[in-house]
Amino acid sequence: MSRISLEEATLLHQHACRAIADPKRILILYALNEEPSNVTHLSESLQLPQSTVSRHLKQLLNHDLVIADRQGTTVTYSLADTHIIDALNTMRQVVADSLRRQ
Amino acid sequence: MSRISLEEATLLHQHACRAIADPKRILILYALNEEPSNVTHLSESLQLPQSTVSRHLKQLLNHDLVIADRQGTTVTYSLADTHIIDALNTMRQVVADSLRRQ
DNA sequence: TCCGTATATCCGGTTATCCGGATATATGCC
DNA sequence: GGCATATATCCGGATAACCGGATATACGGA
Repeated sequence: MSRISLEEATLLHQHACRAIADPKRILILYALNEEPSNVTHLSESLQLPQSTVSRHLKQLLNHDLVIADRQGTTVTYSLADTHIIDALNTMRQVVADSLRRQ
Repeated sequence: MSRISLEEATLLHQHACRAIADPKRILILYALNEEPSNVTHLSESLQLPQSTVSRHLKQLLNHDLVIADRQGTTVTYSLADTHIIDALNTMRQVVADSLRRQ
């Protein structure tokens, strides 16, 4: 789990890194970690336009970071793998340490 | 370490997520995890143009993910915090699991 | 001071990303 | 079918990111 090829780096970027490279998507991932939710609810609780939330969820879905479960008219989204939060938390720690060091 | 505000999400994005949102920078981070190195050496071993490597290192430096140590004409870059590799490895695992699941 | 090596920056051009209001589609109920 | 709710997509436009050859700068040694 140490060396990495350009191919695998590209894969990693395509599937995960690119997906978390937006503050609003980070916000959505943490919200879904609290509890599964749907577009309307997320839109209200995060104070973001509905189309924006839907678009971001689509990206997260395409990258397999979330899963969608349709029940009637509402679609409940939830994390596909909570380990993504572990990765984000590790980065939070890195950032926090870095800021404290200054 | 669970809830997060838009402000902190933005901070996290600015400092870490944006920095790793490029395959070549991921490659560079893993290379530096193997051993500290300089622009020329990285440029050769990763088969990337010198200006490209220098530009990416500058971004990583600005985001405090690497540190620079100038000795004469050469500048040795190394990871500021190896935990960033932990975060990347966690994401590799998430991606690998996701691909395997399909 | 002149030269060589190492690094950083400039340049323009291309491509990708994000936005959010407006509109279209999907589903359930009466 | 007609309505209401929930979600997805369309749209034009603004911004940001990346590229790599060419050039400039920094430094040490002769």
